[in-house]
Amino acid sequence: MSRSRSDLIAETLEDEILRGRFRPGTRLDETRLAEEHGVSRTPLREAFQKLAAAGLIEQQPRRGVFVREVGAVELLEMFEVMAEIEASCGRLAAQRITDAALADLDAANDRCREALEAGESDAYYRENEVFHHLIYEQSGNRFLAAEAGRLHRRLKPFRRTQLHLRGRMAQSMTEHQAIVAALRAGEADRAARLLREHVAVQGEKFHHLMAGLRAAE
Amino acid sequence: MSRSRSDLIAETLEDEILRGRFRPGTRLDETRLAEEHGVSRTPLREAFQKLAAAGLIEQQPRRGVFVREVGAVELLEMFEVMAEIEASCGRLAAQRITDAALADLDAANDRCREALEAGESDAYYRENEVFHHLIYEQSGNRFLAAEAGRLHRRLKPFRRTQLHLRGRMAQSMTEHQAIVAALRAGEADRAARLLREHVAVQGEKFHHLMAGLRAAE
DNA sequence: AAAGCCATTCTTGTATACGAGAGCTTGACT
DNA sequence: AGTCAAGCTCTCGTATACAAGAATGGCTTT
Repeated sequence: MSRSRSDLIAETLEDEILRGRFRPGTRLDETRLAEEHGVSRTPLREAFQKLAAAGLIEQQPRRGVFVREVGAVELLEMFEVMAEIEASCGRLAAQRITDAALADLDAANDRCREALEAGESDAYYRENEVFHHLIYEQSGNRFLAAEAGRLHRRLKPFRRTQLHLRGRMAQSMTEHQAIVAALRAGEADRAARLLREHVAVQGEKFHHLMAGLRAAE
Repeated sequence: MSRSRSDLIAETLEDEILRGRFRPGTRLDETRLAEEHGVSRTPLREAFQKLAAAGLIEQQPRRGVFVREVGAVELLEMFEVMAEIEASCGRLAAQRITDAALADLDAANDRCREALEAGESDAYYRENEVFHHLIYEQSGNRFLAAEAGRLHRRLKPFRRTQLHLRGRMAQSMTEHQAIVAALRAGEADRAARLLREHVAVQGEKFHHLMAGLRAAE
């Protein structure tokens, strides 16, 4: 499997969409983006196909492509699925995790604590990601890990907003420790439940955030 | 969301791949397929992008596209994920399912029994699908249901081969009934566990089948 | 006779040209 | 003055042309 030209364009575009350069609902101009990337419309349209398949854009025939608006309902659904998938990763990881990976999880958690005490929320966020990706991989199921990674990435922009909510980081830390304990003990059901709740909180926090925004309008 | 030309071609191709017209590893000739569908190479290449995103084909730059070979390991991983996703659907459905849907599940199960007694494995297979798709929908999470449907479809060709294994249909029937009972009682954990085991059996059966084939070589 | 190299040919990747449909603007009519 | 319609323009969808890379076959050499 190798990377072609349109793959690179698709990745760049995906990044730009997730990073917020293109607001949801805006139209992506083929011609403009083509000359921006120094190519013709053809490879750009191929990149569009990929983004459409990933659910990031919507192609309206004879109208153009638009950055997809993900409604609140769909977003909550995605958070719910994320919770379920992470729970599955935890369930499988509890049966398969290596000692080395357990040590890695501890280390990531330690770095989380350091970042928390230093008040560096960016570093915290980064180590938090490491923690979760480790669990994905330790599920011992590459297909599942890939699926988890994809959805995680998709939710990234929305998760970021609510990590700064009051007291969330400290609570998240203790949850991480409980999860590692369950994994170390090999208790599949408990690891799954803890992870499900840990991630579901993000969905709930997001829900509250949404409600607050709506009320403020 | 509307259907464009290349969407139709992609669907046709996907069907043909899953149905086995194109063996894994074979190269898909752009020019040949283009004139077969009465179009130029452009819309065909767009269809390829979609199939590649769905993981059905592999694009090797400057070499062409090939029907992906799904190895035994990846296949088992996919079955495992299917079991986890269905478990998730069951967990959520137990909390949200409607009485009407419970009745539909009973009805599907009855038709399963009839097919079983009549020895019509095709009809059994069809009603089995109805049963599972009902549970996907009753998760009350359209995103999850879509994901489940996609993977279900992907595994279809491989599931079909092992349904005919000795005694599987009868056992599957009783499992279905237990699942409906758990859903009706609103016991989320039990519904999840039963569905996980119910689907995991398919993976195991498939594993045995593979081992048997390998031994016979 | 076998192996390696070169050339030819086939196929992919990209650019471009052309047709068609959707939206917008302008003008006319009520 | 407002609204509706018709024509125009702009963009998308598709075909086609062209360039570059890969594979294959034949020829030469050891």
